[in-house]
Amino acid sequence: MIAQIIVDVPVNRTNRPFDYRVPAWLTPLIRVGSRVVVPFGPRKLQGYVTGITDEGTDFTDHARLKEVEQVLDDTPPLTKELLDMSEWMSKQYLCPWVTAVQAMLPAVLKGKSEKWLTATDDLDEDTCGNSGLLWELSRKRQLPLAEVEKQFPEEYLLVPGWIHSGLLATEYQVKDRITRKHQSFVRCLLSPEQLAEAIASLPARAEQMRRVLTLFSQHADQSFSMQMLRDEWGITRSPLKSLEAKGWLVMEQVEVYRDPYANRKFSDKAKPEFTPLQKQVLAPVLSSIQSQQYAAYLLHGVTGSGKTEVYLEAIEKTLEKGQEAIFLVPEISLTPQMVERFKARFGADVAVLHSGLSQGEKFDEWRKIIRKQVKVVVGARSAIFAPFENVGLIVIDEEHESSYKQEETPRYHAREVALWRAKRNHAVLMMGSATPALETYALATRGRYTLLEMPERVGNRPMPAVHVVDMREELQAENRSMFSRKLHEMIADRLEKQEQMVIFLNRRGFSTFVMCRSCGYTMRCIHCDISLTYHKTNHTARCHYCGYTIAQPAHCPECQSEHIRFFGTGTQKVEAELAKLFPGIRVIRMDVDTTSRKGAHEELLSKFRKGQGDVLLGTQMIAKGLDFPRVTLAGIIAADTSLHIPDFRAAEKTFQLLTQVGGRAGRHELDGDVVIQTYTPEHYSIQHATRHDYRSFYEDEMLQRRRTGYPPYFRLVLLTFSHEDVPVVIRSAHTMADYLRQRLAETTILLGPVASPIARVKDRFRFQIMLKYRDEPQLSALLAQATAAFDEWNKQQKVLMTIDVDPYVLL
DNA sequence: AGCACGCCGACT
DNA sequence: GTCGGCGTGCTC
Repeated sequence: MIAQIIVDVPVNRTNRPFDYRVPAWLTPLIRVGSRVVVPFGPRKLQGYVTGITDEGTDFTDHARLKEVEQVLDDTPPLTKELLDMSEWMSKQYLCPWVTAVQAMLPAVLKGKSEKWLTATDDLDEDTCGNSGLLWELSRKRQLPLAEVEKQFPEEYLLVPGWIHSGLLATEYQVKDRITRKHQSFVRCLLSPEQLAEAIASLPARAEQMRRVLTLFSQHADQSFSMQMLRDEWGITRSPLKSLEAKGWLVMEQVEVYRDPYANRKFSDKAKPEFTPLQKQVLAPVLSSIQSQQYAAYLLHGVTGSGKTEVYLEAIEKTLEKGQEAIFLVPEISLTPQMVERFKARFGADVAVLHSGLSQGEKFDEWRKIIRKQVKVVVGARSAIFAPFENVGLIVIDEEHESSYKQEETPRYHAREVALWRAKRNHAVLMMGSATPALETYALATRGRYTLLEMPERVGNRPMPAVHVVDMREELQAENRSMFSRKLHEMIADRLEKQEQMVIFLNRRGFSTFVMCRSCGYTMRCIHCDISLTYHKTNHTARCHYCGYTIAQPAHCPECQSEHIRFFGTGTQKVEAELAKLFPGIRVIRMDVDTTSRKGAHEELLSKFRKGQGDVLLGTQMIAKGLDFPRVTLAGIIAADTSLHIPDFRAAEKTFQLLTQVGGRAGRHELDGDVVIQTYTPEHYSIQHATRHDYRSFYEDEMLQRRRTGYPPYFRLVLLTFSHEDVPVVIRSAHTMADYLRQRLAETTILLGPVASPIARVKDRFRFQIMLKYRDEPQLSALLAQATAAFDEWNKQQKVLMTIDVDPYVLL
């Protein structure tokens, strides 16, 4: 038996399966999708089985085949579907196959290959001499080489000699980081009759033992965790030990899942009546689910139209068919509120995956999925890789969110992966948003997705009234405050009525750079072409890209002025201003500073929910998903800061943000107002957001995209080159540009090479090429070919090239 | 990516 | 004469 295996060397040169012989003792265990350890050159590496054959492939130099050394799991972590999907991803996104595989699996499964130093049989007390290292090794028999270098730096140089003389040897070991959590449980070994007898036989003073046995007699055949016995019944270890000694019960270690939601009760909420609109959009979706045929829907529903209920119902019907469902949400809106809704509805059938979990917790949630102990997965981007085998429904909530795009290799978009998965499984894909991505809506209007519209809020709640304030007029009226008169007046009004508010600060442009007010000098990173960010906690200025950190200077390095200061996070400034204008106002500020601690996010929101704050003040993180009945005002301090960033999606992002923030207000009994402050009130994204008019925004923005040649009219590929020397990058980028120009279709536009907007990161200069194309069916193949050619002519130069298909960030 | 193999300068 | 610099090529 011969296995094809991809190894954990994520470079193009090794990006293909290698043949290995499977020793007889492993044949019962090894499967396509298995995680294995194999020798590779002089090393040992982790790999994944992509195929199993009797005779091998065209390589088949049987004499030179090495053997698979280990199969790491009893059941393969990769299903056939995931394996195929990873292969497709590696072609689609031009990434090494093994990188795509690793993106699908919990991080603890990624094995680390380490070189170890081991003692041979020749090493004994006599041969150790006065070497501390040899003594250590004669005791422990083996140590990681890196450890040896650290602990015995002066003896490290002698190691090759000892290897030569046969006292030591080196060996590779592949270790994953799987850990399992265990809990002590107590189980009774007696039958009910024996139990009664035992209780009667206990001495009168054996109070605790009697309580334990009584408990077991009341709950026959049940076992109790020690923790529970202690916490709820006040039973300590010693009576249990005595009972165990009598042979009446046993204490055992049972593996348990790490459950971040343990000890939480989820209330069952009654299913609400569906509105006519909800019924109308559900009908086709449920019928697709019934027929188990591929179908893709775009649910375009205004904020507060009750999309989540639609999703929940569709999921429930999928489960009733005996199929599984994946529910994707943007990282930021995977709030406790959302989780609670799912847990209340589907109980123990749900696994939750998000970045707040520890690696161990993620692994446990993943195991619930692969062991078929859950039917629904709720999670951020990577939850699309849930190892289900009978997926009937995939839902993507807030489908326009940019967090569905991964910004590292593999640079995939969860929406695209979901589409592949839905087709493969004959499943239903449902994307939902109040502000769909232009690409998605365009495909829906062309019939590629079925468009479902919910233009009204639940219970016929009116959309909030939107007031646009021209901040230039405020300035003319001598109002230099960051609050317009309108917003000021409305805040005062809400305070009086004891209603709540959400105040949103668009952080782009309000960054926290450090600038001298006297000479205008700004602090910049010495390795990267960007401004340093001020960090209040330890009074430092820090680079977001490379981590370069310096103490915040007291004087300007340029002009010695003392007036060098950071231009605040914004939120802090707004908070101070609010306190000044409205004495006694209770502000709950949510930004990077106040939410960095684990659980802080949740705490602040629940504080606000309980009414312990008048204002929820924050950045992007408060823009979506939140639903507080008493919020009747949403204020946006500076709507246009995101309008002027150099990004073809700037207008779209602004429209989405304004719509989402506005959607926080007046969702329940009380009517809501939205105040948008801006210096460009005439801009179409602000105008259409004001009228809650997605369709008009879509049409205007489509005209722009057509004019400028951006998606959805053109698709993009971004190639970025980086190197320490400018001439070297430039030459490299030009060679690639020439290579591509000769082979691309005439209608394809190649822009550049030009310096990247952030021209230097970590001391490497960056140049980029942008491809804009409409029809280029062989593009992936061409880019793969180009990458191979690039590797060939770039051998000694060490220029790095990254390819981003359908990029979101053009920096 | 690592790692070994191999071919030229500054040391015992 | 040898130690070690890092260019080159390979990994089933």
